[in-house]
Amino acid sequence: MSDATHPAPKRSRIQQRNRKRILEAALDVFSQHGYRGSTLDQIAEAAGLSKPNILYYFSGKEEIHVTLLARLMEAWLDPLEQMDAKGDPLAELLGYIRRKMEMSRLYPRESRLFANEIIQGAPRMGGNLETGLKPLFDDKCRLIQDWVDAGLLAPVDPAHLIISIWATTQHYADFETQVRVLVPDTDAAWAAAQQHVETMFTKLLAP
Amino acid sequence: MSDATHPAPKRSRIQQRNRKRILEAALDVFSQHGYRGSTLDQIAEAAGLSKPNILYYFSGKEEIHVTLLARLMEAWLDPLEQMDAKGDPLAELLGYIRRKMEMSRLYPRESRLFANEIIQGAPRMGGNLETGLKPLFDDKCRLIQDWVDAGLLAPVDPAHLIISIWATTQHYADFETQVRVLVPDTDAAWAAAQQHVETMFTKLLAP
DNA sequence: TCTCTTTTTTACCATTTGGTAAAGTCACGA
DNA sequence: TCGTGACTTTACCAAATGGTAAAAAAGAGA
Repeated sequence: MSDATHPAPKRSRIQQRNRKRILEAALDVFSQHGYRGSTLDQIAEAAGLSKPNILYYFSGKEEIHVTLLARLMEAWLDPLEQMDAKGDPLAELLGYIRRKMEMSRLYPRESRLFANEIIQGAPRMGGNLETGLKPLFDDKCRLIQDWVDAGLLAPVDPAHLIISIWATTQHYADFETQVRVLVPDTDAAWAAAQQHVETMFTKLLAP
Repeated sequence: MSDATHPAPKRSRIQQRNRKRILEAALDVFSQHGYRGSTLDQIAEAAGLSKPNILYYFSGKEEIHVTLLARLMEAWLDPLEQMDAKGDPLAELLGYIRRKMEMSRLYPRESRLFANEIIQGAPRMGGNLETGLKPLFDDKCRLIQDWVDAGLLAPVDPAHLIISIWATTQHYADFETQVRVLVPDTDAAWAAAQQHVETMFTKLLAP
């Protein structure tokens, strides 16, 4: 009887509320300190609950982290999924890039949570990389390759294109501390970043 | 007679050897697990020394980490420093990109050490970001801006150009776990990555 | 109101971990 | 050979931390 969220959620209103508060607090703490650097006490305080109370809702620290990762994975893949084979190739890719930049700005904690996990070898991601990410990645690589073959995009390696989109967009969330030291943290700077990234990929991809 | 603690570091051969072993082991451990996720016991075992023996050479866990960061910082900045105002702009920038890609392949641990530290807010970098990185960054931004103004490069935001170079090149080291799942880990794939990145910036920068 | 279930708190515990004290052991010059 | 200082080991410790047991409190239905 795995207590995963799949079989029968059926949770009371109190459970829903408190699980949500815990996950929200855990996202804050984990994304800032990494898994090992975070303590249940920190999460408990951020959630406004006692430590044993947290363990009433989750079986342990690891389950909280795994739950977070699994939940966020789909939100993370969503922008890529939206890339549509029927649209204009360049517009679809630029749309994807814009959505990724938007996510870096609006959800930097989620980005850092993943970054922390991946950098350390993804020890708690289970098969999520292979079963969740890889199929979608391969699918979109084929799509991009088709566009290239049809002459709708400049010749480009689809896999490394996607990787470089991730790299440039997520960098603004993951390395925010560094970026903040180097460029002023203003709306204008954000606009410049967005403009730069879009220009870069436009020049790369225009057929 | 003369006090050895005051001016000269003057380290014995044993001290040199063991400090080196400790730092090498610590780089291994810290880059894989992050600061908080690493233990002195792990470092001790990796170094082949006992824990108290390690504390004979370093005053504590934090000092090891800080020493590593400070030492690696200069090696990390070196490729950027090499970018020469007297060279051909595009060639200089592509040379820099090539050196950064090389570093990601040859020194992924160093890259991940920094990544771990930055993502978590650089709590142990002291003023190294402001005093070490920022001045060089600003200097090279001015250089690139001069090149752009002279019409030797396509119009580009120098700061975000450098940031995107870091993002794309370091990504291969920092997110190696993810990249490995998505593309085969072969020499050919590495060559494709290098080719992709160089093409991307060539198209962006060619005047 | 009474009763049964769900939720929360109080009081703990075992392990891990960074760090120390002090007693060795070793290398080497006089 | 002995003595001295540099290096290592053994035996610890206090705090932090993930987790548990069980009592207390709070709901919810009859």
